[in-house]
Amino acid sequence: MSKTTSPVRVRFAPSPTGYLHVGSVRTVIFNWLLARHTGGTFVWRIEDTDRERLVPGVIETMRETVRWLGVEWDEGPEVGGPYGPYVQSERLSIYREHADRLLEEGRAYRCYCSPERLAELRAEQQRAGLPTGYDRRCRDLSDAERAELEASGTPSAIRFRTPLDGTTTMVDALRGPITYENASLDDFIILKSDGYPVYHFGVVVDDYLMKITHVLRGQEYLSAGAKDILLHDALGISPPVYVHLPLVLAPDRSRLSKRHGAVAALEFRDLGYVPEALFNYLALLGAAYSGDREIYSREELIELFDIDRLNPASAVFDHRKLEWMNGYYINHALTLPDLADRCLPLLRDAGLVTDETPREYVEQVVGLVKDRIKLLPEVVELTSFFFTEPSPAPDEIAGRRLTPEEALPALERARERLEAVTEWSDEPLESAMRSLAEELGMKTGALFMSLRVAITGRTVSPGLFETMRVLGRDTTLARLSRAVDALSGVAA
RNA sequence: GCCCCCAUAGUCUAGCGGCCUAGGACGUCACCCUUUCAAGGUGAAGAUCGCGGGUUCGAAUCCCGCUGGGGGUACCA
Repeated sequence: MSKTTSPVRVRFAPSPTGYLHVGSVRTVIFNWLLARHTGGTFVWRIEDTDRERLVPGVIETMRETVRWLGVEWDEGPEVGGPYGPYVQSERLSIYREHADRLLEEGRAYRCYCSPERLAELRAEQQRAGLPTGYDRRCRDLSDAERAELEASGTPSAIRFRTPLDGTTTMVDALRGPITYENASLDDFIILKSDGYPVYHFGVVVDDYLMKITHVLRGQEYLSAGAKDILLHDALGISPPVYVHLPLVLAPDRSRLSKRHGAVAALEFRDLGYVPEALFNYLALLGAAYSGDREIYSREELIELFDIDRLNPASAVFDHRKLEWMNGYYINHALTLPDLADRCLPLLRDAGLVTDETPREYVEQVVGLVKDRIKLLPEVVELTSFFFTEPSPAPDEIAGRRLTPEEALPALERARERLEAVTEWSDEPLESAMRSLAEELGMKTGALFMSLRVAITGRTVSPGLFETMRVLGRDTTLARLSRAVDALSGVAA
């Protein structure tokens, strides 16, 4: 397979019927990467031709989704462009015009069959175990019959006059030529009775008019690919390069859906995934760029992406790997100020941080826990003791290795020693406590654990001494005093 | 049922006729580091390249069949 070098015009054309699924987002990403890779154009088009399934407001949500991922379209709603309008419901006259032409040329015909008849027909075919499809009742109506139906005001749709025999071949860039028997196709509707185009027709007309060179779309369109080719032939135009992207599957190999957990891209944002990680993960799902690496910056992805890097097989969406990657971005890829910016709203909502909290302090705190954050919201639980006073129970302070009677004098001594430390930084703090443990004849682990619980209220925390350092001398000593008080209440 | 696509470890993949005693990553396990948990480091287990036939001096790589999985079969996209 060859490299794509000249500037492409690609598009993503969602139907405003719901949220953007991660599989759709991956399609967006591949299209966008190809556009950027070749210095081409990424077009956004709204395919709102099914008025019954329209969901108000979702166009805005979709835009929010792709912007969150750092993707912008070059042409489309709002930004405009030379081939607008970019909303199909605003292009009805265009479809009508093309449909009329096919009608005149005998490549299409009016069908007066009612939806009820069609449903009945399908039911019968299914009952008889026959392939379903239109029986072409209106294909060869006489002029008189047609005139009569028109006069009676019977609504009509426009159907494509599919060749009865022969074959049609679509070339898919990942799979090569795919040949379909025309006989297995029926006379599909291109323009509904309400004047709106049906998918394949709208797409072919718009992609042509918008000068789309490459169509990267979901595999679900592959089996009906012959319709696109037939339509191009009838309209006397050349098809674009087709790339049918494999589906995103759930772990049980079924189509990924709500019942498998998060599927809407924005849900991942709300769960605490960073867009860089989701982008990276999705760009790698069903594709590979060098085979020996998983983490790629957006720039590298643009540089390395090409159609021949895509795998034609469906891929299972692995939450665990995404989570690993998210943790990697949080711990290694984002700068500390950046990470702090993303944690701040969460800490604020949790009531841990206010406008008075020094930015510097928040950054230091986040810096101590970032290597164990997998999902952003975890920062709250991980750092709460930096912002609120813990009050561990005496036996928690003593821990599993000490009794309160043993812990009390140890912590009293520890407090004295720490108070005497002149330079409040990691090394002096650590050596002071290590020598204390030795003097007391205690295991460092036992002493450190008591200190940890006394100071953080937890048995799990960042390194003890860096925690003390960031907490500061006063807070650390105050917490130790409280712990000593708590212990003496029991040990006395 | 009919039509279409796909097929390398549990998962994502490298591989495009000899470099493969099949490489990387997630996950799993072990060890190291170590004050806890992570992170990090090292290593291990895990794939008769779905199965069966060909083609070829030689096949994970090409062809055919089978099986399995997925998709489509609407006046939905």
